[in-house]
Amino acid sequence: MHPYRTHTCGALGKDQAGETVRLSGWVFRKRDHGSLLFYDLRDHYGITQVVIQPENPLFDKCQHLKQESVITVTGRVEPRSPETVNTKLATGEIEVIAEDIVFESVAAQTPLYLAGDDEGPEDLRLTYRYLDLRRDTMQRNITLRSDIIASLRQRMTGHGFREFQTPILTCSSPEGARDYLVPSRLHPGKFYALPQAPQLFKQILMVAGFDRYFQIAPCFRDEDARADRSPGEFYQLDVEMSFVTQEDVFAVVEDVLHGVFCEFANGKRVDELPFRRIPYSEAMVKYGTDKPDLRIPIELSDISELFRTSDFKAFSGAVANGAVVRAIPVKAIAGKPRSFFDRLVEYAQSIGAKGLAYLVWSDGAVKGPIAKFLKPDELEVIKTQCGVGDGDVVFFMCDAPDAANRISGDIRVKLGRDLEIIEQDVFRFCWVVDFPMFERDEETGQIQFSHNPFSMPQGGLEALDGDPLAVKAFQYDIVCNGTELSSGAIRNHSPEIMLKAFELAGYKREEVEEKFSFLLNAFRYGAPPHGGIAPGVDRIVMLLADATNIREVIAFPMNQRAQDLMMNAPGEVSEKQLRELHIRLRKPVTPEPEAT
RNA sequence: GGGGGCGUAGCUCAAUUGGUUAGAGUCCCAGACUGUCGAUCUGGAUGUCGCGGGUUCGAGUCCCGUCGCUCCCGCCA
Repeated sequence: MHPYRTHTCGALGKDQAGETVRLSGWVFRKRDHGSLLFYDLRDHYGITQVVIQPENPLFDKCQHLKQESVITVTGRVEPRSPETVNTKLATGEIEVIAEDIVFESVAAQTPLYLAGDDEGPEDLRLTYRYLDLRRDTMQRNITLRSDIIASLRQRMTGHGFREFQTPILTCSSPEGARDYLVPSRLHPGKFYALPQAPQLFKQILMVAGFDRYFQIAPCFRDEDARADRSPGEFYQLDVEMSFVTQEDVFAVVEDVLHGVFCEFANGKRVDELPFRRIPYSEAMVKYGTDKPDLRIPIELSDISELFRTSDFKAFSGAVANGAVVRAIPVKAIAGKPRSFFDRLVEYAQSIGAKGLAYLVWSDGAVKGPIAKFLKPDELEVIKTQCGVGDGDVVFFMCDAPDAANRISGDIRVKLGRDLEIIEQDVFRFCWVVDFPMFERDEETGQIQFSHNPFSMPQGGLEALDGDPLAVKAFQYDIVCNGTELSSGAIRNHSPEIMLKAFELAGYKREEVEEKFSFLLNAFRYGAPPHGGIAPGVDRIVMLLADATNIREVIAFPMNQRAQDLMMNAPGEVSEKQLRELHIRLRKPVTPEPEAT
């Protein structure tokens, strides 16, 4: 017999009744009846009830054994009597009567209690991650992650892609996020950087003629965390293709993502293919954001022109000064109490709105604070444009375009949540396309890249001769349920167009030639038109695991302050190590207490 | 860098308007119990109220500072 197990803890049933088996696992729950002792023995695969009878010489020791100890049990599989069958357990029709028990690893009192619902404080969970990961939900999340990644790989190779490795030690890139730096021992004063993404390497692989690249790629960015953004490192399904249009990229990514979401949706619905395409400018008006949650059945619209000529001076004056008005129509809430509207106005103000007007269609009349300023035909236009009728409400907010979008988008999401009208059990996807190539910096007034400087401007070189702010890029995002899964682009493979684009963003020719010399050079020896995308693996797993926090789908995440509480990273290093790296520390000076 | 929330027993949380010896569940310990399955019953132990200062006759509660965690803004080409 195998020294540890003949079966796993999820494997036994009536078929094995009468057999002598061996199981190994953790002591999960104990039920001590004084003269009869039950263990729930747990391993990765399941739970089996072990019965320890008073005749067993190890009975006393088993009574006092701590939960989470690891034991090996040898015993006979007994069918349970009908009244003692546990239908909640896959192995609930049988139990194992312990004959011999080996105490492989006796556990001390655990700082986390694993047999209950409480997860405990997150810093304890992260410090004792090996305990926390034993929980069923964490086992499921982490195995789901593994299964999703395996499926992604299979689907990508099925589309003719090959997986490549690219360097982890590379050099700092002048654009983008803050880098993680690694000092060089052989080159005093010089540093490697961890890649923020394998962006340039994958483009070089296209120049090298490999045609279709993918990688489950680790990416490192030294930026602050969010609930859906782990500090330090994260993984992307990094994809690049040669001789493709935007639609070719979409076709592959749609097939892979749709496939993987259907495979792991666990009963939830997934949008049919093809996914909706929404131009950036339309998304900003209809949803107030470039990552719309399409599960919320509210569509905003621009109603500035109507208010420009209206008698409502607060709005018409603002519109004359460049402000816009957004209408937020909501079905069937005319009957909500006054307090509902007051609270929403309060919320709007708390996120920076100057106010929030509204009209209520009720009992054939139009009511609300601004109704008296609007003529009947104006009300009719609003009613038609917003598609509302009796019982419905339209909110209005007026501000500069950026603020109006942001605030009305936030209100849309808040209404969705508060009214509980967000569709459940569905994954709603869309592509957001036609991002602007450039934007104006609010403070300096400078033209700058709004997203990726290496994207191809639509219209090519000619388009760059006109108004830069009117230039769109072959730049796209894929969004699921309000989560941005990925950005991608058709790349700019022409040195001439690239130099021109950078020039518009205020970079001198020589500067660009110097910073990106290898890329420009590569493009000067025959570069295929190419493009790609890089969906975030952690976020895909998060959506499919129905997790609200990205740390729930990462085995060993760092906390919000970018510390690994289990490993104690980042940690100090010895003076010898520093000397080898030619580094002298320059710690922040702690202010001395003031003399009195 | 900025803003919000939280911080009371190992864990989850309570403590009235500032007022007696800071409570409950759970965990833990001891005892009882041969059919439980988050076993049950009885008893017991457990506190730097995050830390420092201030106001007050009196502070877990109010004020100031600080630390930690978390969510958000900035940031994330």
